[in-house]
Amino acid sequence: MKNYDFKTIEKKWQEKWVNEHSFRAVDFHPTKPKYYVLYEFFNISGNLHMGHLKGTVPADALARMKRFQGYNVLFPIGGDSFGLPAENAAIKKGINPHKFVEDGAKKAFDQSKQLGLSFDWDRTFCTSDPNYYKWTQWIFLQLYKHGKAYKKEGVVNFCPNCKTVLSNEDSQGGKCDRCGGDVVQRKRWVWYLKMREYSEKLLDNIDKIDMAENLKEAQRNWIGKSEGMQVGFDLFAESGRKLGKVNIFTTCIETIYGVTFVVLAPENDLIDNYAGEIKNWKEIEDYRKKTALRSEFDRLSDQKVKTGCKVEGIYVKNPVNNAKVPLYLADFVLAGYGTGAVMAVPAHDQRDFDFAKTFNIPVIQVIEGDCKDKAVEKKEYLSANSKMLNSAEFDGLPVKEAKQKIADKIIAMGAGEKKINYKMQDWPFNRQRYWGEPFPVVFCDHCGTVLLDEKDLPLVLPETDDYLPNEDGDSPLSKVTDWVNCKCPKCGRLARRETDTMPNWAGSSWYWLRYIDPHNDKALADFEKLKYWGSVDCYTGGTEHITRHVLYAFFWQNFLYEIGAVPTREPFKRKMGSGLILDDQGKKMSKSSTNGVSPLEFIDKYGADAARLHVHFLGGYEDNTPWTYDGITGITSFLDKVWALQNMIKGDEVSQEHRFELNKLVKKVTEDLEDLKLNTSIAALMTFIKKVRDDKFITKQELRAFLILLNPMAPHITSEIFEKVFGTQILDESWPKYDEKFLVADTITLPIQVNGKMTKKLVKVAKDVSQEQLLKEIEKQYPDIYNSTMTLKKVIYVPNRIVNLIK
RNA sequence: GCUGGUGUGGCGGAAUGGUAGACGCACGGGACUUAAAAUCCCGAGUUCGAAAGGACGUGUGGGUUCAAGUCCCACCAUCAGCACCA
Repeated sequence: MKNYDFKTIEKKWQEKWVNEHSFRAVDFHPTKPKYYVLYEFFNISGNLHMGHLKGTVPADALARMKRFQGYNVLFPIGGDSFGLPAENAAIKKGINPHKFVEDGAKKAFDQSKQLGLSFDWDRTFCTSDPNYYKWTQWIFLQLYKHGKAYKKEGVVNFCPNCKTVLSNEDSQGGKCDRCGGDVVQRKRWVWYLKMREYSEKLLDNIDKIDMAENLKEAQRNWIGKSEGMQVGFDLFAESGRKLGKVNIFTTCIETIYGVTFVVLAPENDLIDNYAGEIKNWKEIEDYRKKTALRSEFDRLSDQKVKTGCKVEGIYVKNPVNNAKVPLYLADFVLAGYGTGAVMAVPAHDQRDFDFAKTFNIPVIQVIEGDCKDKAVEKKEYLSANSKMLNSAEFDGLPVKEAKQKIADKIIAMGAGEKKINYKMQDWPFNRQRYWGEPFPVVFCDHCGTVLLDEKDLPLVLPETDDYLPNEDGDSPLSKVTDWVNCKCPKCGRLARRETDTMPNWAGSSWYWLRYIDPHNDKALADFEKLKYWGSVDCYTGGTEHITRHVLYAFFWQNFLYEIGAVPTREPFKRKMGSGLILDDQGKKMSKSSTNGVSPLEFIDKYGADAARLHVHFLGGYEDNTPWTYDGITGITSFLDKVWALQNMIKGDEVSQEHRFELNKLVKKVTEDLEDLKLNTSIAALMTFIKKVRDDKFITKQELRAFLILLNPMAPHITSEIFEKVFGTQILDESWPKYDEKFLVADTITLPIQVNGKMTKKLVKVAKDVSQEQLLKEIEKQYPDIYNSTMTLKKVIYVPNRIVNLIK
């Protein structure tokens, strides 16, 4: 027998799989049930990295197992290509982004083939393909037509370096997700998608999906649902003339008698109508200018130092007691959350307390506790259920009861109502960039905002060689004047196209639907096919997109469902978040890591099967695992032993000696692969091979089962051995089954406990032995532990597991 | 600060409430070899003991149970997400 020559063998099978379209999914398969496995598509950049080896292989293993189990499996791949890498290559090296994407996608797909990934190669596409983004644009048209897209001047996160608008999701921590620079707040005309309307539906999606709790929490946290009250504080001129109303949002209505000031976000334009009444308008304008220039990062980092500006000349009244309350602007109040205005209760909110100290505002305590040096906050007084003070008729009531009663009173007065707020904002949906989907929208002086007709899609991105935004931060498309200037689709007069493009998240917000019918030019996908394939059964990929991509995906699928474009509301039934490969610093492995290793280098050295097994033997799918080549010899020697099984065949049917071990193995691998636990599957396969080698033989049927069980993880070597031994193709086989009655060995070595303590004594008995028989056996072997002259208080006997003698 | 996760040998990591440390690496001993590599066999939680055997062991302290790494309570450490969200 020749040694296992992975280079030749792996290449042979990879070519065969591609040439024969071995993993093509069949629409409307007459007999097989469907199973849809999805791996997050590749961000088209450079070579695949270790993260891909970690992320893709378990999905591939699941897909391969499901095929053996008789499912019609859809396991597709594509490219997220309207991204930063292509754009940067264009800007920095003058590479045409189309060319960059074409090369990058080819590279990613070729490298996937070298890993032996069983993707359906007939369904690939990239988000920058016009035939794909035609439908991304189509979805935008639907969003607009259904009132879910609107353009307005808003205060947005803006990156001065990238000269573009960012969503909250893209500017977490006040840093630009694209370049890492500081984000500032700027007023701009922005396309928004009404994602906030979908908050409850998204929360519902989160409840239904099968996903790790920490990821669900991250998403819920992001949506940030909070229940409280909205209360109106009437606004007066110094003369006492009523001007209007300031609505505030609070979750602590019980503290309303302690309000000593009200604060508006600097961007809140409510008071602009009363500029004439305000005595320090100039000061207010200065303050507004100052805060606008402060970066988001500054605002977050100086949380202790409160800045603000009193509004002189007008005041508000507390509805519960008509107390006169001064009004301030301060940037600790966010324009985008709630009403952009808060009632401040320094005694019971630390931020208000800090602000009150800085501006010498009085403090009124309304709940028991010591608030001399700090506020007594909600958490503290609610857990103690403290009593009310200085709150008129509510004095002396426990705070929980008072909360309810004060709310009732305010509602009865008509001064306020119960209200639910969400942190999640509408999605700012435009970027001032070249490399993205153009909006199918023109602006006409006569007709206003006009949509392109669906039959005129795709609106193709024009060619240019100037990929930079201009100084005002307008998109590079604005410089392509013969594209910008167009005819209004409605009146035919001269009009201008929208020159911003969609964010790179647009294309990834519906791509799993397109795999179902990637070449359809009549619809985003055929409705019957969508019905057939349904929701993705298992979606794998990184966890870094959990508050962006996955929430956007929920949003779009919900919308498409509501307009009847797709048959299901839930895009994914189950989401598994791939852990990271860590470098020697304990950080995510990257090319700059001191021990950064590329999967190609690994494959070249040890082969794809070894690479697949090694990375997944290091740890579970959702765990971060430190990278090391240590232990690779364990994997290569395992594969050598697998190869050597060909020479150990003796007999045909499953042998008496291996029946129990094999049944156990089938159960273990079947269950573990379903959970993407490749590490324990591999361990079980190693244990079995040890047994076989001890016994120096394996039967044909045992080998058949073993190869099929290993195939999802090491597809090349198993395909080769199978073909050599059986003369047929392993892919035509079906998954081995186990029999419950063989899951317990015929002879059990039972541990004995005395009074709940392990004795380290073991007794050999037949499977399912009776308690009576067992005690006789113990007496025979260990008369000092038990003999019939002893009286036992109790015997706890768990058949085939343990016996505990209580003396 | 809030929320969620995780704490097990020298290392990566296993354990439906039932023999803790599977499987693998590294390590020690042996076989083969002129030698090395490769391969194969054996050993191995810590500790006392020549051995038989004993004691102690899953971050810490309590609890539930015949039995706890696993369940409950409190605390500590660590990782991650969010964070002036009213």
